[in-house]
Amino acid sequence: MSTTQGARARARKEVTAAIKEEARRQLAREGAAKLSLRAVARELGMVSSALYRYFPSRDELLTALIIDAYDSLGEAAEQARDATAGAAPVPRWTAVCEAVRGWALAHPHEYALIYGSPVPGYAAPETTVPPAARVGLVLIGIVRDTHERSGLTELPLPAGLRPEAERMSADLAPDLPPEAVTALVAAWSQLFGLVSFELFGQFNRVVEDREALFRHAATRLAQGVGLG
Amino acid sequence: MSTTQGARARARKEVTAAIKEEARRQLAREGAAKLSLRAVARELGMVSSALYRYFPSRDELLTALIIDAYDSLGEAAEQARDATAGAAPVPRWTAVCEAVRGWALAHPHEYALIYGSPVPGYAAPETTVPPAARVGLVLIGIVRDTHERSGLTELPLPAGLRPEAERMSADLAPDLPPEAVTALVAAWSQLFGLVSFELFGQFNRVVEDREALFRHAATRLAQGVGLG
DNA sequence: CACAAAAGAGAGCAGTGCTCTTGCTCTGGA
DNA sequence: TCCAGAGCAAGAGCACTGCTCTCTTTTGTG
Repeated sequence: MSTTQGARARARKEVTAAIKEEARRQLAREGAAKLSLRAVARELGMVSSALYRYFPSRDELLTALIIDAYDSLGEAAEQARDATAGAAPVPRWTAVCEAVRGWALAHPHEYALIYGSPVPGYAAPETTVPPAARVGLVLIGIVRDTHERSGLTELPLPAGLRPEAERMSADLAPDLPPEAVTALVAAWSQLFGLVSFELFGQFNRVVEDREALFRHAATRLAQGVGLG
Repeated sequence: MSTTQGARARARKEVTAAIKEEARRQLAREGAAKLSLRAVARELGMVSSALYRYFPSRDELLTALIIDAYDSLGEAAEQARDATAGAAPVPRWTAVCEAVRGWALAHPHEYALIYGSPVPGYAAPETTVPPAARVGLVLIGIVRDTHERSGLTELPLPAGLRPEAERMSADLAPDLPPEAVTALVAAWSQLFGLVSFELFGQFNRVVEDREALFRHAATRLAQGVGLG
């Protein structure tokens, strides 16, 4: 049973992987909008209808690529975190931020796929949630480490935001002060604002030395969440 | 000359406007990716090829919509600025930020068109630059007013960023200190990071009371650029 | 070995952006 | 006033797309 069923299953896995690989190639070359099932099938020497045995629709294929992209980015962030395990909080934070930026610059179309306009009429299914959370968890982890070891600087929290801050804190990091979690969520989105503006061309004719600006802004974000 | 040429010209203007109007309707309903020239033509009772007399390609039509969207958003920001002419710097700043967010929530697809993933193989032409700059100019204006009237708080500027900061300052606001301009550019992108995360679903299952979080984050951004 | 499940092939449907040719209408100048 | 040329609409057609349906081949298993 294992070998025979395994043979089919293995072949299926291989074809599935080949489809994703070719799709990723096209994605990197032309972008998500021009990703064509027929072109993928053509390149793989199969007919387009055969591809539907593996992915029920173009959106499902895109979902698979989205999950892979989230995982790839998350891994880059985690590597930066692990590579700076002994460092001070702010350098660790900026290292992760720069890893995110570096990954985005290296994979612009995949970045656009996950952090650009959502595909219309397409709702990201549950399965994308855990991979999408990885970068956020890395950032939370750095703040938590700092909180436990050297403590966080004081942060303001308006009264109107307190209920939501406590809700988020309970959800995301019960061991952290609500004001830190709140600042963290904001900084998280702002980090991607910086990256998106650079990648999507909003900095054209405005910022030249994006690297330097980003480094500084990331440092300020770190201070904004209570590090250093 | 005026009436005769005017007749043709007027008809042309009307048809052009009708096309844009219907295109905007479809954009609002289905998103940019599903905007179909044929569907627009169909809805207008004309044949698809006739539409090419007015817009040489789908991209050109999208460009027209992009410019309109930038202008619409810019106008919303300017209105918020003018409506708070006498107010303190921080409330003025947050009012503009909330106007941006409000416009985005009211026009999600148009927002995605201008601040989401750029259409692949499509480079925004020069004509989009001035409309795209309007929100940034509003933010600069508030900082400038504050600088002239009550002064800005001190901001850090690492040595490595100074050349770029002075370049940006000379380009964008020579009357403002380079560190303020630098902080402004970063805050500008971070503002749209907050809005994009909310609009593109990144805050799903994370932030509930987005209004409250945004208000707080916008206030913190104001402080980050030296207001109050 | 026989049979059922899985996979591939091909035709076809409805849609897309865009081009080209064919007419018709309007308009500016002789 | 008349007419050539410009502007415009229409239709056919090309090369695509996602997706479905049917038919055939392959393949693993009782």
